[in-house]
Parts: sequence; C-alpha cells; structure tokens
Amino acid sequence: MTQRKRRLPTTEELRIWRDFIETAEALRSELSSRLQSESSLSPGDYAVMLALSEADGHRLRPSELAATIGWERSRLSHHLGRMEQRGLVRREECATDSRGAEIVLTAGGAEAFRGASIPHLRAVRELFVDALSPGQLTAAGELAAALRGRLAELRAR
Amino acid sequence: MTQRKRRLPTTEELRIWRDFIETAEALRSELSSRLQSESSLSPGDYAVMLALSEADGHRLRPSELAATIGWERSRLSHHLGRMEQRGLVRREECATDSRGAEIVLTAGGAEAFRGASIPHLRAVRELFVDALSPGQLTAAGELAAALRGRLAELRAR
DNA sequence: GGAACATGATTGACGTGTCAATCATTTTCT
DNA sequence: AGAAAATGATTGACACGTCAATCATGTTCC
Repeated sequence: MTQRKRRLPTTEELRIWRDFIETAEALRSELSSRLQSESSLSPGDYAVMLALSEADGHRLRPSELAATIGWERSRLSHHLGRMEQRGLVRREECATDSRGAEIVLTAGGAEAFRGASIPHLRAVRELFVDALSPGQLTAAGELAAALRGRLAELRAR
Repeated sequence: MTQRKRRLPTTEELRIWRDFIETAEALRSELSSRLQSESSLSPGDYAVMLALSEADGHRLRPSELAATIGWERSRLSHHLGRMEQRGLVRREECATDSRGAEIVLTAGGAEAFRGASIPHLRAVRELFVDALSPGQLTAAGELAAALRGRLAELRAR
C-alpha cells in the first residue's frame, strides 16, 4: 500500500463530495428560507430559542448556551445582541457571578418559537425524512457518525 | 395511512437530521479553515477560480460563471468585487454586449489556485473520502441524489 | 494582600450571503 | 422608429460568522 493518504480523490469521489456538500447546503438554505418566511426567525434564532425553551426557567448562562448549541461564544454574543434588539431574549445580570450574564427567553420570544416550531419540524420531515427510504435514513445517521468521528480524530492529534 | 405528510419527525428522525446537517456544516467549516490557512483562499474563491481555470481563456461572463457554480448573480458580483481587490480576477468589458462584463483569472489568481488545489483535494480525501467505507461513499451519493430530487420536485410545483 | 493567571463575556473589523432596488443596454413588438 | 419588456450586472442595507483584542471579575498561590 503506497502512500494511501496522499492520493488525491478520483473524479467520481470528487463528484460525490460535491454532490454531498452542495446538497447539504441547498437543504440548509431551503429550510432557512422557509423558517424566515413563516416565522421571521433564522435557524440561529431557532437553535438559541430551542435551547432556552428546554432550560430551567427559560434561562441559561451564555457559556452553557453556547456549549449546548455548539457555537463559539463570540458568535453567540453577536447573535444575542441582534435577538435582544428584536425583543426575543433579554440579558440579565447573574446573581452568583457578576462577570456573567443570564439569557432569558422573553414571552414574545417563547411565542415566536412556539409558532415556528411545528412548521419547521414539518419542513424537516418533508425535505429530509420523507425524501429518504428507511435504509437511507439509517445510512445518513451512519454517515454523519463516520464523518464526525473522523473530524474528532484529527482534532485529537 | 392517515395524513402521512403532516406527521412530525420522531425523536430519532430528528436526531439523525441534526447529526446530518451539523456534520455537514462542521465539515464545510473545517475544509474552509484549512483552505484559508494554507492558501488564503475561501471556498468561494476556490469555486470561482476552479470555474475560471477550466474556462476557455480563463475567462467567463458573470452569468455563465454564476450558473456554473450555482450562485445568485448578486452574490457573485459582491464576491468578485472582493476578489478583484485582491488581484485574483479582473473585470473586463465584453466585446459583444456592452451591458456585460467578462471575468478574467489573473496570473496571480491562477498561481494562487494552483497552490491551493492539491492541498484542498488532499483535505477532501482525508476528511471525507477516507472517512467512509466504499459502501458509505456510494450511499452518500445516493443520499445527495434523493435529497436533491426532493428539492427539485418541490421547486417544480 | 497582591501579582499573575484564568474565566465569562463583549467588541470591532472584516468577509460572506440575501433581498430588493437600480441602472444600462439589448430585444421585442407594433 | 419608439415605447415596453427583458437581460446583464451592480449596489445598498442588513443579517451572519470568525478572528483577534479587550475588559471586568474570579481564582491561585507566594
């Protein structure tokens, strides 16, 4: 086996790669645009509000929130600023650590989230789940696991 | 069969969906950051330059270019502005249609693209192709086709 | 106690993506 | 020819994401 890791992808492998990544992107974009037009929320808003709505008292520290949804803190901070402007969340001071803040889902935010949720889940079913056979769905999960595993391996080094 | 299309995804289906879309996103992000650090090019730059480098005379009309890489014209126009600033491409007037322009890959652009290409392809192999079994690779292609087909169906309506 | 360091979070700068509006040049149609 | 519509492309405004820098508060350790 000569330098397995140094070979370049074949034309066919490259085609699959491009199909895969472009399709994922198209899917993300379609979901995003539906969410936007149906509820004026972005996928980012949705992720933040999902985490908050599942949290105790509809509130979380920014760091916990960032960890939950897998975002960098900086990204979250910018996003929260925009969401706060729109009245979806509120920043409050943290009682136990005065460096920190607490992010609270407002009543309006909770309502917006409730309104967005069902249509969004329906869209996921329509565009993803129902587009695949049961076997393909399983395969999708395994694919994600394999790719994720690979990424984790490399980061570990 | 009662209202098949109106049911919401199950917890398991939702988990797969999230794994899938988040993994694709993580992959995109990792590839992007490697490309950036190795060659100071973004995936967008790369897509544009790949199309140009395969075109006759290393030049294309913006609309053709946009169609080739599947971008909206507005997005392309903004991106070309930034690339032009960096000397990667040049805008020239079009001989046959004075509304139009022609985008030309500069010598510097071509060189940057050549330098980025091999490492990028290696990264695709390492992070995608080599992470999957041959069967999974095939499955990835079929998955993409199924999802793409679904998107096309819906747009056609 | 107080210097050094760690942690929680925000900020600014800048590249990127979308949408709607705009502008100039064809093309079409009568 | 000339008004109307189509086409090629750009622009401005604004949301989003990343990176490096910053700031304030906590923690550690002598």
